[in-house]
Amino acid sequence: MFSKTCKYGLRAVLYLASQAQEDHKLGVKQVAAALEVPQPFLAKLLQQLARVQIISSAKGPNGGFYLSDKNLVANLRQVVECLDGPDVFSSCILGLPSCSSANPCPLHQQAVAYRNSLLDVMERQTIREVAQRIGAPEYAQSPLSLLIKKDNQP
Amino acid sequence: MFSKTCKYGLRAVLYLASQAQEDHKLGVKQVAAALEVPQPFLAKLLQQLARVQIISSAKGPNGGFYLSDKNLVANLRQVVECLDGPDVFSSCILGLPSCSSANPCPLHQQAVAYRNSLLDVMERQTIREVAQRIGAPEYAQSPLSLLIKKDNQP
DNA sequence: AGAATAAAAGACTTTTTTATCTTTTTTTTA
DNA sequence: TAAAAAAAAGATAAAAAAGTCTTTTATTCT
Repeated sequence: MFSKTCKYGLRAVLYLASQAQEDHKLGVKQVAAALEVPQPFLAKLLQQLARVQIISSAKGPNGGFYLSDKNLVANLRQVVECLDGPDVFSSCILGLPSCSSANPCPLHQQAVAYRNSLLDVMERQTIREVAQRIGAPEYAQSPLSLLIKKDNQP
Repeated sequence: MFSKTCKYGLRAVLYLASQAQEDHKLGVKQVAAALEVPQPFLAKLLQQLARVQIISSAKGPNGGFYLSDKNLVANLRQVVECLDGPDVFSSCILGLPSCSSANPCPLHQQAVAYRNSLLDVMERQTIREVAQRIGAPEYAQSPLSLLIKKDNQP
């Protein structure tokens, strides 16, 4: 589905959204440890996201990454498009470059429904909304929460 | 989404379903030329599909690949699972190994809807049904048809 | 039986993705 | 103002995916 880069990125963004603030930034090291993701790889990817201002960053002591209020009301589609390229949500399921609604492949019609579902997942809710669920009771045992707990309760 | 291998495989299967029969098998060379796909790469992939009997093949003169009646009533999900592995339709959208309905990631609930749409595309219709659409009027200009025409009208 | 045809199988190469390492720049604070 | 902290940037390495080439095996037809 998505590349590893993209999955790491989504997890990191959600982690930052739920754990960091402007006055409590998190370094790559901490995020990488919490999510069990290769640290230098994560660093590069967070820099990509920071460059286009999907997340925020600051250098120096007490520096690190976080999401500003503006960042929090954006959605996950942008994260995906930044890391996996802009075509993930529009390219033909059979990989045909000339496929379009005017010139459909035999799966085109049905693929539209699937694509809308995916867009729905990534676009309908803000990053803040998704991140808030991490702490909710029904998610208490969820993988992301577990990672967070591992980090907070040594 | 799917790997290139898988896209090539889906296109080849649909092409074979619409163009080949038991008494008119098609060689790798012909399929590769029609679909504009690297020939030796396609060969390996068709062999994978033939090994698990998703498609049929015969060696020797007048040999080649085709779909038997039994092959034609199967669906495209099997093609995908053969070429991209069995987890494409079930793995977590964030790549979390421990994610499940009992232990959901914050996107799990919504991801179920998207996954069902995808399964619907790949599973609800038989290969024959999908392949038949290639020749239908509303698909006359579709990419796969164009490729077929290119091959049949030199 | 022998020649030709085409898939099957396996080894190999290239490209892309994933991952790592090193140096530089910026910022903070003592 | 110097030291430390952390992101930014860039070069390098390993692994996986994509693509190619060569040899073997099975089948058909003359």
